[in-house]
Amino acid sequence: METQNVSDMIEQYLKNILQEHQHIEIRRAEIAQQFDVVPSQINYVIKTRFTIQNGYLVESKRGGGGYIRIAKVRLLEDNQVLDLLITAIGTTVSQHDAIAVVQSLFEDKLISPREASLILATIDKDTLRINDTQTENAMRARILIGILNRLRFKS
Amino acid sequence: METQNVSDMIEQYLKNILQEHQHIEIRRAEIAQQFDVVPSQINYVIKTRFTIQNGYLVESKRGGGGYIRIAKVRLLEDNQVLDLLITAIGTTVSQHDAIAVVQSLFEDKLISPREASLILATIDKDTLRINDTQTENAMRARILIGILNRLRFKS
DNA sequence: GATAATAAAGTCAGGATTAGTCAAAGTGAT
DNA sequence: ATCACTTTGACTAATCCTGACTTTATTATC
Repeated sequence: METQNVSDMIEQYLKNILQEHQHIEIRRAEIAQQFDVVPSQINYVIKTRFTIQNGYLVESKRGGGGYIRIAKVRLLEDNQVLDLLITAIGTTVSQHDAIAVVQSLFEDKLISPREASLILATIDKDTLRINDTQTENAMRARILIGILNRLRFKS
Repeated sequence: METQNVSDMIEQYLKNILQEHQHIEIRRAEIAQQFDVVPSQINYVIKTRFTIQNGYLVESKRGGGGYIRIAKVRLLEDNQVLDLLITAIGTTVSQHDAIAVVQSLFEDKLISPREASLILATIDKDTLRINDTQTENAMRARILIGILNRLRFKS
């Protein structure tokens, strides 16, 4: 048992529920009150512990009837290829290298031809249309990594 | 889903009817009375939930015998609808609206769940991570329109 | 026909109710 | 003493709901 700060406790509480339910819907203020913390700490817990890499999808709505919904998705067991690619990409990637990544995904049968085509459209130089090459490559890296993280999902 | 404010209920009511009918024609005052809200809330519901991004076309008439007509359309069914959508997106689109478009494409079976997931990753605010909202929305618009054009020609 | 009365729907701004962001302060392990 | 992580709260943003006012179309009256 590690030291239990409040964030850990909130994390556990939510994950316990998620073991029996595919998704939960909470009202931020209620959970905050339940654990006697300020509402924004719930955001902190979600940001740090319910990430997409860990297989959690979060959506929310403000205003009357607002909520935060957390869903657990199943992840592929063997995602070593994806991890390697994500590491290789880092924070910046040229269009040339990005195309190579998509190509290898295709060859490994991780994506269909149609999906490859879609991905190529989004990371294309003409789509991004950013003047500064540095900024363009950083943006491309974020998009590509976002996609790779989605590929961890089991269908 | 489970969360229920009145706007959600009105939305659901209308969409239920639209599942069985191509279009519906309502009298604003009647629906308002039915749900015990002021008439202008019907406009609010329509403006926020029955947009072209959601795959709906709305027309109306004032004065005696006035009405509001809502029709469900398929985004890529004909170029007219697609043009409307592209015009609505223009050069800038919020994450909220972009999600609605992807959702519509999915409902029309133009993209698979997996493709939807990948597209959502690319237009996600946390993926793009651009400080300036205007710039972010412009980038999102380019990506989304790139995808729409690809779907138009290749599906 | 022209005008007035009536019958719709549309717009907009404001108050209420939620969640999100961000930076600063606090805490604890090394 | 430092560094990463946690906690806080002031400020921001989105969404819902309302009502006063506006616009448009039809119907009645002269």
